[in-house]
Amino acid sequence: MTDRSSYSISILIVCRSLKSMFPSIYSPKDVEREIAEFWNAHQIYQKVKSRGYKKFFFVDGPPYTTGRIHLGTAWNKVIKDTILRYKRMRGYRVADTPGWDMHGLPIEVKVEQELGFKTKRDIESYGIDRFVAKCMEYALKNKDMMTEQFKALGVWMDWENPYMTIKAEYIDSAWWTIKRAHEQGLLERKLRVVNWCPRCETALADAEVEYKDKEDTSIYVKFPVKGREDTYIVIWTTTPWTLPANMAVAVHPSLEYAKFKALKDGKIEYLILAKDLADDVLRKGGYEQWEIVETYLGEDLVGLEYEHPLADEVPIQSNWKHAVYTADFVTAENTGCVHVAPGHGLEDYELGIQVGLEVFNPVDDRGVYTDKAGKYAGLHVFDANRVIIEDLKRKGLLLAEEKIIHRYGHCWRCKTPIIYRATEQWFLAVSKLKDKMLEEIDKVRWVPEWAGASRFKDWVSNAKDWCISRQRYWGIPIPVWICEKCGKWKVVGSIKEVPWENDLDLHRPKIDEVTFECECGGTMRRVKDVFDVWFDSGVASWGTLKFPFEMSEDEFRRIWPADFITEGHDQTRGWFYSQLGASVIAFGQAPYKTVLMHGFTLDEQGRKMSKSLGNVVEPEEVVERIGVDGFRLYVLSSALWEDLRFSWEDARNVLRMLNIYWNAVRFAYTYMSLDNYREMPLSEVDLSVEDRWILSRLESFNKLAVEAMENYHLHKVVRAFFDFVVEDFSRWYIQLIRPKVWEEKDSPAKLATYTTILRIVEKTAKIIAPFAPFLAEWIYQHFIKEFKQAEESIFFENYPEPDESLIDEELERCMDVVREIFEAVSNARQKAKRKLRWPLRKVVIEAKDEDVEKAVRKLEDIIKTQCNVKEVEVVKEFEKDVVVKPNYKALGPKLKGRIKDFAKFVEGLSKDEIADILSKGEIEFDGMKFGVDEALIVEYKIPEGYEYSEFSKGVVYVYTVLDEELKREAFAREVVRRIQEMRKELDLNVEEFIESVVDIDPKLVEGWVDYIKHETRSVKLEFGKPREGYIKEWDIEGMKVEIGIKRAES
RNA sequence: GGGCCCGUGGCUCAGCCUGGUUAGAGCGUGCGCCUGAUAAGCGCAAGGUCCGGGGUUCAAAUCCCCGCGGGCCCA
Repeated sequence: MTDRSSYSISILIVCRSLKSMFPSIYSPKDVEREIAEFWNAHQIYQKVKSRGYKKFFFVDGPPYTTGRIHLGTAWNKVIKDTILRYKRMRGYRVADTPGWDMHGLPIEVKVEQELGFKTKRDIESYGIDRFVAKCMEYALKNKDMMTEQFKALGVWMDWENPYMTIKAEYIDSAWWTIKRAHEQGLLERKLRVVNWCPRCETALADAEVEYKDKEDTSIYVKFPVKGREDTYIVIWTTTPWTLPANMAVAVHPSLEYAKFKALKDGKIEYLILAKDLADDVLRKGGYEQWEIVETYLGEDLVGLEYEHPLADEVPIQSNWKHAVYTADFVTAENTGCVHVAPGHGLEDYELGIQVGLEVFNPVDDRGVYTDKAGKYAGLHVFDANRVIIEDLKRKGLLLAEEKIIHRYGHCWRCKTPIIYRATEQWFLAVSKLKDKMLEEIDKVRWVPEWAGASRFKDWVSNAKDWCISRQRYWGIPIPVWICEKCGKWKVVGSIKEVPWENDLDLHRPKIDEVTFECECGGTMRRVKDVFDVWFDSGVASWGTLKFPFEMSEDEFRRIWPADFITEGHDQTRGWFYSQLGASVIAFGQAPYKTVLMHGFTLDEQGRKMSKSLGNVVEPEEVVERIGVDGFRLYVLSSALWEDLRFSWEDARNVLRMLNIYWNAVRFAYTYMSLDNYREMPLSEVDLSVEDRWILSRLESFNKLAVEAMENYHLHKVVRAFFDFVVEDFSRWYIQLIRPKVWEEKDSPAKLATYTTILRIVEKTAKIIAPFAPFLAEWIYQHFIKEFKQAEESIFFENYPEPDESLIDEELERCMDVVREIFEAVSNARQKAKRKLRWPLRKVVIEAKDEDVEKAVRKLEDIIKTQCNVKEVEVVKEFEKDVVVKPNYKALGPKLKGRIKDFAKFVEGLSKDEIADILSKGEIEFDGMKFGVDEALIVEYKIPEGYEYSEFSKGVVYVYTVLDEELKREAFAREVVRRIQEMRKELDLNVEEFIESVVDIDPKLVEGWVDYIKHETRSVKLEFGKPREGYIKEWDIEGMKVEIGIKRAES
């Protein structure tokens, strides 16, 4: 048998030499740098990529290449990477092509800013070719920068071969899709009212409109009724600039209207408006009094003609007749009479088409009135508001005006308020596909479920035809050529049909030079428009496969649709939608099988992160402080579909917990490597009860992890991991097995422990590997490989499957009880001021539950050592002293004078008699019976010397009296601790021997001298006043004690 | 006006789907402990009308309804 003290020297020497191999402090930076280099040098990603035998088709939602990534983008890619790594470890061959969204207004606007441009005219005089080349350059530059950022987050995707929306083969996919739409009659060109950005001078899709509060002037206007003096229809609008295009007034057919006789400034007017809304409106108009002259239903007003209020200013208006129509969209708000301008409103347009109104739009691309607007020609519509209001006022047609704040649409890129304009645009007839789309949504698995079932369905049910044309430059050109002579269309479904040499050739303006000859002999020219950029990403699931440009239909059908996609909840109306629409057109089915919807990143107060608020947190900043693994675990630790409120405190806490993991593994490493441990099968070692317990916990954790992963509940894995590592492994198991690692070399118990630990470290590392790849790989390389045959990389391993035969729920429950007992004992000790260092005689556990007895029987030794008590006892009922007193208040009035006798009787009761009375619940006295509650006040008294504390399944009673024997042991421990503290202060090497002098009466530690010498590595221990070496005075439990130590002479 | 989500100690969040003994963590605060994982670690305590109000039920943080507050999306 090896002597521990000599053995410990060798340990310490070895420890020092191991320092470089397993540093004492977890430094994420060092770990991550080392592992990144290892992966690079050994081409681990490339090797992992070629493994796997089951297909997993993931499609990356392409980020815009407009700048550096932010917290949300980082979170998004980390989620993806974690899922992909997991799937790889499950044997899947994963499609991991990253995507880049490189077209569209986002980039045009940025480049315009760089070049200092304000309007489209600037671009055209600069030259479309140069502008487009700039856009491409900008997009590529950002793509490269963002790629580096993603790589730094440990994201394993095929960065060398991404899909890019600007590439020829990708454009091919888009063109092919449009051709499919055309073949099914779903591609339409029509005059429609669209969202229009007057700055970008282009149509916008609904998805590109951002709503935010805006202050506007709302006005009540009197439209003169034709042929009747002083009679008016009253309308309300927030967009005075649309009045020049007014064509009609709409009322609700079944709403009640009335003609009011109203007096103002001594003048009488007749006003027609909704009956119940009139009071409010007329008051605003400053009328002194009014009364109803006549009432009608809305439908009665149909056909009533009026004069256009600005007929003088806009002469063309006198060409048309203006009248009242009914419409269901009218609500009982404002005046109940709605001004209708078919050229400037969606519903207005529809009504106009229905009843045959002129779709009059006197506003050009820039938002400036054309000559048709008469007096207003050349004015910008937003500037015209004021002028028009003044004109109405002058003409006496303005009834009232007020400021309101309402939600108004703005261009998503340049934030300019949008206007509605009737223009010719290209549409995909989504409205015809709505039912099919809703049907397909049901077939998709949504995480969380409500993402699809509720939120997405709501959006799709409200969807209108998708306007896919943009009057811009940087985008996929719409592949439609129209004959100048006969108007025939040619929809080109493949880039192979046009000449091109490079990607730029397929963009404007080069592509505009391509013409075809029509059957009629005329020349076919391309429409100038480019695609809505949402259409680009809509075709991603086949664009990424280069279908149909490179991939055959057979192969495509084997892979497609996507097994999995994930994006933020803003993509409900974005990418989830554009993909579904494009895919139902192209293939009649949804392009994805599972969709995981995640949240937004917000600051700690739940606000959006924005530069103006100054609350932006950069991913790099977080990584700098807590490492990549820490960052990943932090963002993956809260429910994915909820918004993530970033908190530095929580982020740092993740690092703290990783550090506990590190320390625990390092602790094991020190001893296991010293003992040259090599892996042994579990079946060949003699597992102790704590080994069996932690293994059971490990397998339970493993089971939970796999279930959670399959449900994409990543946060549950992270939480369970920390819970297991911190609570079970570090705080409990390692405490329990500490003494064992000091046993002699081949102690079977120690081997069992090592075998257990190896299994724990291996499984935890593998389970967490997709989340914290660097740390997991590091532990694999430095720990696992040290003790067993292993693969080149942890990512060549399979994700661990739980071994349920090792799960022992009863044992887990018992250990829970023991931990509770330990806590309760600690609590009682604290109350009694008995620190853990002091041994106590016994603890009595009063059990309310049979589990407690079971637990104590099984795990008694653990309780004894951890609680530092000599004896553990379980009882059904702890024997308390019961004290009963007469209840004078209740019995006094009944017994009157005899109460004194009763008191004597009670006083004279023996313990047994009291117990008997209490169990019966009644007391007999002098022939009378009373209930115990009535007659007695019962008090329990814990016997002298005990302190108690409750836990969920009982109460612990700790006997806190220290007898002489315990005191000597306690005192010895106190001395040891002081000497060790002094050794540290002297900066002694831990293996060095010392000589000690302690100024106490040796009787205080009688029987413990050898113990003190052994623990403090003292070759000599004397009692008396120390004279040389390092001397320090201590206070041990109120006693002044001088201790002196010095190096032993060798 | 409509849809969806959220509302749990000072702060950040679990738990809710599948109702069940005393609602859990972490941070922060206070008081201690440990000292052969140690520029770490651990324990205990205080602190909660589970947004409010109804309902279902033997039993509601949990299920249902009505409000209130916040967010996102739409009109």
